[in-house]
Amino acid sequence: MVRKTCFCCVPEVFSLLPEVSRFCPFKKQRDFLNSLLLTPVFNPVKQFTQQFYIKHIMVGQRVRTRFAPSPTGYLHVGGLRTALYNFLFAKKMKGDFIIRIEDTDQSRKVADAQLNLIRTLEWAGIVADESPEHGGNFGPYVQSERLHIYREYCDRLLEEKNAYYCFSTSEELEENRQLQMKQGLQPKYNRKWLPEEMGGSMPSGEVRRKMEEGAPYVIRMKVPDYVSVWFEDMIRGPIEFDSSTIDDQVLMKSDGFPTYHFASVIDDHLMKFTHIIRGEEWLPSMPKHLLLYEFFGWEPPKFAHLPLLLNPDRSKLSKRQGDVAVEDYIRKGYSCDAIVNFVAMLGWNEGEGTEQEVYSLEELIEKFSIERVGKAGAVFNVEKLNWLEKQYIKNRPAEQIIRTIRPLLVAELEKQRAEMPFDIITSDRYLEQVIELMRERVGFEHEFVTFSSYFFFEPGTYEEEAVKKRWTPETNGLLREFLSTLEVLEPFSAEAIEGALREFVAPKGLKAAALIHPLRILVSGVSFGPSLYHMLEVVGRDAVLRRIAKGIERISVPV
RNA sequence: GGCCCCAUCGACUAGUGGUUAGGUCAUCACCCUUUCAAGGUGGUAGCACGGGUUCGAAUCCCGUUGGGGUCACCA
Repeated sequence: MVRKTCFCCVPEVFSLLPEVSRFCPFKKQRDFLNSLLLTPVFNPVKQFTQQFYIKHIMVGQRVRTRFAPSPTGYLHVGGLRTALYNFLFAKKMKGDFIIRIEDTDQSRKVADAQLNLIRTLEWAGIVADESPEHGGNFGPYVQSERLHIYREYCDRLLEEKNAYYCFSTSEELEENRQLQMKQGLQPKYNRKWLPEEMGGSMPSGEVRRKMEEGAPYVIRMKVPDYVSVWFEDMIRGPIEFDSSTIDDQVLMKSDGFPTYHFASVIDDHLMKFTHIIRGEEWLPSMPKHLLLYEFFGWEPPKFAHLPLLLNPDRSKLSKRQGDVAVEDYIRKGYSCDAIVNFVAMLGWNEGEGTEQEVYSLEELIEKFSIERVGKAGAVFNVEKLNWLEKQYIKNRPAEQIIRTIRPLLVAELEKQRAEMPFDIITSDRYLEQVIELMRERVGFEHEFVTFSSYFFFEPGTYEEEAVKKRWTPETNGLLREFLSTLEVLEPFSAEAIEGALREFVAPKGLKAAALIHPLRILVSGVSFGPSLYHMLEVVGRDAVLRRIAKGIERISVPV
């Protein structure tokens, strides 16, 4: 006997159609509903399609989404994306985004993780409307502070015979699991403690006896046999499960804490979330959650299961194959703009022929739609992230860059003696010039200091290969001669320097390159960098003359 | 192994029955150029396979293959 149940059906009310259409967040569906309004059709096929669309819409209800991490350490980039999509969806719909902390595993709890998680999200611009830090009307937002609530609802399940006590020990269960695996069966609880009155084989007296003994126990949900459970995923469409493949999930652990499955269903309901957007790894436990909603007689929220973020080898993104913590990327110097933009594009795109690649958070909110989220997993490709970071650096206002690099420079100046006056090289005017010369040549903001060190410090060494390539026996003589030209050059500007150099070189029948490359090497220490003339102008006459003179002393060429 | 999900260039993707299969990153070549970048132009490169449905399939259906997820008193 198979009972078909759809747990996600909103009662379809034809008269609501105009209303539904007006509130519908999805353009395509709105259009579809409007077309239905214009040409009412009642054939079964159309009705089915219409139900499909209505199921995705909550009429007149304020959208509430959540991100529910467990405080076990850092924020995973996959977590960031899940949080971001929840946030974007909520904000797009003028609703609320909430953070809830799932700390029901006390052994894995890490001290500062909660605050760190929330701070990191805020770094990315994802600010919660309600959270343990911000408060709200549906608190507490930390599951370990809601234990009495879970207990209460668990008692209800026990009473209504949808859950039962289980005294099997971990060893017993493990043994059972091994045996089943060896037989090629799906590991599943053998229902040893399912009481007689619930269709099991354990006499209720035995349960009572164990109880009185004070034996440790867990509480399991009784999954009905032969039930087909299905729902509409907002991203994937209809998905169906057979209850016979579902285990009698533990709801309450022996330490009195609920499991994820139980706590999250209770909280998602009590906190009135309308849409649950989470990772695809939760898809297999969907039937357990749906069954719980049915046990309680609650209408489930809409669900969307996001595709996974992948390693280059297409397995689930993991620590072993690179950085997964958002903090790692922050430490490396990635900006929130690039990270958020990048992560948003892994699995979502605007569609409709757009070729835009760079989006601000505001733009993402404006343009995001859950229906445009793809189904297939996406490889986290650092090269594209790097490119995005460069795009942002190219376009970021200089004053904003100055705010982040000045502290780095000052710290560097404490370690290393500057060649030029502190006040000058840390001034807005000076830094701005450095930024404009270097912004198309750096990959990260901190490289304005490290890659551009010759704007602040005398080069300590000269690139050996470059010296070998660019020096001839005449070079030092030419430099010495040109030095005196630079000494009196007025003004000491890029334009004037270029003019002087070309004038200097032409009568000698030499190419400008004969002097250009050696000059660059003496002044910067390296063979690459911005426009030579502009660089000389910014570094300034004093330092340039000093560096050239010193360089000539230091570089000796075999004649 | 059971269950579930997924499948367009190396990567991210556009594409919803008729396109020379488009864009971005990466890559290659050329141009620009004092170097390195940036920029410009162009190129290489893709519908996993097999059956249907259809006048016509990347697109719809079925199967195969491949990949992934999940099967805890972790989330």
